[in-house]
Amino acid sequence: MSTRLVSPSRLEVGFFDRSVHDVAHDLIGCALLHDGVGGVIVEAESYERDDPACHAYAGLTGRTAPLFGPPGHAYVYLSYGVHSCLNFVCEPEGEAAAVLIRALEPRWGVEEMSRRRGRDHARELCSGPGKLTEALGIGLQMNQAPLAEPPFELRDRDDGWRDVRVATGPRIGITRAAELPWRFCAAGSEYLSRPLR
DNA sequence: TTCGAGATCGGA
DNA sequence: CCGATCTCGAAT
Repeated sequence: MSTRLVSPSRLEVGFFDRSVHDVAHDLIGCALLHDGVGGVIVEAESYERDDPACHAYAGLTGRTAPLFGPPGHAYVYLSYGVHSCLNFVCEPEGEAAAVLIRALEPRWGVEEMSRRRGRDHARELCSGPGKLTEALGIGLQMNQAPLAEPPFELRDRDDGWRDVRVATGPRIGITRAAELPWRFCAAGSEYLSRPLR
């Protein structure tokens, strides 16, 4: 594992000089927090520019501009006009590749997450891209925010996660390029948006 | 994508 | 019968 997420400088290098797919793979098991609330990333998907399922495929627009911006920053978009989805911009500026964060294992600020989500069971807090942004209080206001600086915090894998097994499968909820195995999950996790199959 | 209402399923 | 599972529409 060589994601190097801890210090800001190494964070930028990690997002900049590795393929978006490698970054998505290595983000599994790393911690994501927003204002001290968060958990361990257990599910993520990678999207590259020449990818019909990537927002950047249609080109540079007002909405997709953050995707074409510097790596190591957030791209937050509104899904179905209701849910915010959090992506990590990757690869050199202009490549417009990104990792969609799809599920966390809740760990820090669980009470706060339960309050925001309006439900008690841990498995219902962050098991989906729209659920985890609600649980962490992430909305469009965080679009283009740097991931290495507060209120965001990223931590490399710690003790329980150093040798997590990462399983892959088809991405969820897309119609084009649906066969590509660019969904990355912590094998056996009970906090996925859906089973890996 | 998520939620919940209503229908349907399936074990007992 | 009752809970579990599924389908469907609505939120923008």
